[in-house]
Amino acid sequence: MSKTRSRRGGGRPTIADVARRAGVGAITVSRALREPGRVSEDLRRQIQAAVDELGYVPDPNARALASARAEVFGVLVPSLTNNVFAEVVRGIYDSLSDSPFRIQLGNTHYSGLEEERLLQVFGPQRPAALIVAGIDQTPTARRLLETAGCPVVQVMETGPDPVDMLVGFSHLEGGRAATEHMIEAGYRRIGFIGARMDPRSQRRLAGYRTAMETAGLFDPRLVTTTPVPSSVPLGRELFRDALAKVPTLEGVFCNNDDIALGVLFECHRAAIAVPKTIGITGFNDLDMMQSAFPSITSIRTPRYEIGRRAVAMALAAISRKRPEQRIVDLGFELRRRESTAR
Amino acid sequence: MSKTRSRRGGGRPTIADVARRAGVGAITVSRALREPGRVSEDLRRQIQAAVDELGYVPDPNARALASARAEVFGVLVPSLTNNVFAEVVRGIYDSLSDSPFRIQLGNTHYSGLEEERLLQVFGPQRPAALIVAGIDQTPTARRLLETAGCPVVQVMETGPDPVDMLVGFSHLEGGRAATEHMIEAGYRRIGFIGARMDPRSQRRLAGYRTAMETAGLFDPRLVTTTPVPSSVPLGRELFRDALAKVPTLEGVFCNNDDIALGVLFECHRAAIAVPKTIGITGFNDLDMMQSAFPSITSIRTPRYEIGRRAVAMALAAISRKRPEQRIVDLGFELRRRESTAR
DNA sequence: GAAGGAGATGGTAGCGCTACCAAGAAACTG
DNA sequence: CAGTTTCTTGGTAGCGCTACCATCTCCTTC
Repeated sequence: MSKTRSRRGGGRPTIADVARRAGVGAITVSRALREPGRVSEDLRRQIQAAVDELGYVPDPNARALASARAEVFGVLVPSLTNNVFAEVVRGIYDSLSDSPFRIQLGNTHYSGLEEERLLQVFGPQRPAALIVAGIDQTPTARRLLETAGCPVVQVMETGPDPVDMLVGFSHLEGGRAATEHMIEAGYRRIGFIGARMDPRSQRRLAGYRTAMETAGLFDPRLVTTTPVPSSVPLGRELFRDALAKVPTLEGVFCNNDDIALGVLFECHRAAIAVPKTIGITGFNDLDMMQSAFPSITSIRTPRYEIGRRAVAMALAAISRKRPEQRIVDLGFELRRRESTAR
Repeated sequence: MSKTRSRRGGGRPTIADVARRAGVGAITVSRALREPGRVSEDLRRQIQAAVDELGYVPDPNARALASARAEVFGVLVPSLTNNVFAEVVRGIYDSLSDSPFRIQLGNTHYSGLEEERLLQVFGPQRPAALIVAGIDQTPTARRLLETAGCPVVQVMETGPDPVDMLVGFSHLEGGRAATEHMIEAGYRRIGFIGARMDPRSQRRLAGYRTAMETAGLFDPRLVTTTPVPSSVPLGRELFRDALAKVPTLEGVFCNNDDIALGVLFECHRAAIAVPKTIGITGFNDLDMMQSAFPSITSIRTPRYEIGRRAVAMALAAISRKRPEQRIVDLGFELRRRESTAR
């Protein structure tokens, strides 16, 4: 019908339709929608009425092209099924649900190369911000982050030298605190059981080692690790291995709660008394740890809060009010429970 | 330097730069990249060389605007932390990782209204396909799906009347199979324990009820449910409630594995023998069920496979080869374990 | 060998929006 | 009250790409 309208587009109203209807210029409609403060009360109302009548919704693709900036947060995590990252992601989602920002989530599978690839995919889209897990990017990935031209928040860890901003906690200190707690509780031959052994697990191991060495208790045979992805069944297996290696084992600090739960089940099956014969400490404090029988000591980590804080920092940076603190340490908390109450 | 180049854009090479360098028209570059078969071998090589030299990457936003179609899959799930959906999402990601498609994941929080809102956000972006969990959309959400102008795959369930395509399994049959198994194992006063009670849980309950009624065993007091989100601690609580209501309880079919695990832990704590005094059956068969002590009977659901299949169907529809089957039932599998071996 | 068809390439004209600049009106300055 | 600043509004010119149509070759076909 009308001259140019809706040839290729799906016939949805455009900003020009709204402008015509409201009797203003297209640019004024654009402004009324994005910076209402810069348009007079009168026109704003008129424009809003036209928008409502037509059911106008701005085209995000056209917006992104014209402004060279998409209203998208790129989020990169190593795993989607690992509850730990799921919680971080949930924090991110909850913080962004009232904003215009959409979320594009990438799964790196704990691979630096895959992380690079995803950054190469995300970059050309010109996201408003990037949130990535960890601080151990490959040099290439780090360069991609530095040149992304948007705020970048690394999450889950602390460290001295973030690409841009950083929020998390110290896995090394967490590992140390867990181990020291077990030593204080009277355990001596304390093993470390770890699966996957990504950089964060490595740091927990380093914390364990520091604590054990300080107490003069370290023995490499106490350490049992595997690159295999973590799971409850694997926890059982690794504990059997650990026990076979060191039959006098008195306790284990586990890489994470899945492994700890596997250890607990294996103890039940082998009729090993917990905490008397074997003490168990987990990491992350999933909610099942307090329900287990016996309940399992763990390090509570602020996963959801990390997600929220990361978004808050990114949002601040986007609005050019960079947060005073570029590095935020949210800490962790030792939850003492029955599994280490000797 | 050059006339028009990189005023607003970040100075990245554009398709025109590539065309100039390769000595061809811009449109030919576009074609060489998207439909290599339609460009002669010679030019294709020339163009590829120019692309490599310049490090050209197409701008996805410009592409989306010009073609009125974004290379994005919209995915809507009710929860990000629930392992069940995490597995579906993982299947989707793994199937899409080698494709040009990006993924935009929305979290509906089990809310129909939130689902509508997200569809309203996703729609204007003109995604290549939409994957949504469940078949219980509000009328508005359903209309949004029907008018999205792209393939739509509903997942997790079966049913007669999908918006477009559907892949999943029958929760009702799953609930029935679980209950029948317990009846066959010799349990009589079998309770149902359910949290959240979303539509899928309701159908599992319906399956339980059918089986119990058929066997002449149904009693409304055996059913314990709550709208509260599911968790292991909640499983313990609900089991205590159920037992208080019906002290002669012989077994429970749980809504899901978290609840089942909570029940198991409560049995341990209360020194109730499993499976002798109480039998337990879960739903979904998370990997910890086989490791638990005693191991827990559960209904294995094809979550990862559902994600993969959904993508396969969507991809087929995108390339205009709609799959022969619009509705795919992937079934489930009863895993008999110690917790019901009376 | 003329007519018709298939394949390869390019030009033009947008997709729907916003950056940039300009211009007029209103408010302020000394 | 001329000169300057601030506020409001609009026009123009793209952002980087692809749909559509036109053109030109090179085969077929009878």
